[in-house]
Amino acid sequence: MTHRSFDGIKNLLTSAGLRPTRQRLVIGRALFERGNLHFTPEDLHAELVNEGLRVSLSTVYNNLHKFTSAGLLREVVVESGKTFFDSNTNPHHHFFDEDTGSLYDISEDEILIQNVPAPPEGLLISGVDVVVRVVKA
Amino acid sequence: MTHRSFDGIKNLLTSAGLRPTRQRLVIGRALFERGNLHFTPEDLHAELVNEGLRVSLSTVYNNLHKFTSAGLLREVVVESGKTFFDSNTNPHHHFFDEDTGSLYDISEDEILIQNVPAPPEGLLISGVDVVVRVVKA
DNA sequence: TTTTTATTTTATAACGATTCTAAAAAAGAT
DNA sequence: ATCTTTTTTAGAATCGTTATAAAATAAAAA
Repeated sequence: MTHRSFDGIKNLLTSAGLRPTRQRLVIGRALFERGNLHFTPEDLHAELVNEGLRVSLSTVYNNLHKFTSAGLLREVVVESGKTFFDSNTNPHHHFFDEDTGSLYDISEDEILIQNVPAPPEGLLISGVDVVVRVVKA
Repeated sequence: MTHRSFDGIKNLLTSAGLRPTRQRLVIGRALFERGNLHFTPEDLHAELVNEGLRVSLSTVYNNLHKFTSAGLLREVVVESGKTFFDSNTNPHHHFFDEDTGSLYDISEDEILIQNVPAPPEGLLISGVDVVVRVVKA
């Protein structure tokens, strides 16, 4: 999964039904050629610009959402007012450092969740998110 | 807990170290004289104004945060871009209806969470939030 | 190729939620 | 009552995000 080649990214996009534009390749490489990443759109944009790669903030936003719809990314809600994305789409959970805003993965089998009650009438469970909030000791 | 008298609200505020101003009493009554409530600041403000009670939106924001610091309220993060508060401060979890934005309580003993791993070095767990996302069946 | 059509990117404006500001009002203390 | 501190308020400012509509690019057709 991690450390895909450039062509790998191109294929990834194409098979997700996304045209492999220059900007999408740039974003895709930043996300999938490294390890699992947690980031905000602004973080990512700043990083790309910093590396001299030209992409607008709008394009970053647009494509993070497209990547998400395509199942290549996942959104993580830990703080209101800021959107985090996670390049690990496998089911798993998170530690969230309230002081720094950092996220750390907790693999799904590390934590045990049982007896999730049946949802209210007419509703269906679409996901279970666990956020373990942590602060400086 | 629920259905406190007006004097009860006054005491609640006073013992939390908050001056029982007219606005705080109005907010306090709205939150603690009814059952457990999930709401956004804008929701609450609209409701109060609708009942003919005069409070500014700023004051609602200010006081929801003061109530939260004082331990009378709890913030629930389920969606980025909107803050939800919960008048139930006992540890418990939530169903979140992604279509309507409604929250439903899941009592702490209904759901079972085990094997929460130790947090990263130097950090301390401050809370564990479980959000069960639901959609129309 | 060149042309045509559809999609994407971009700068910029607009937006909604929230926080800030600083002046007026209210609360509590003297 | 008077003074001091806290609170409220309207309005401006800010932040993250989304919308707009024109220019650029990509893919398809000729």
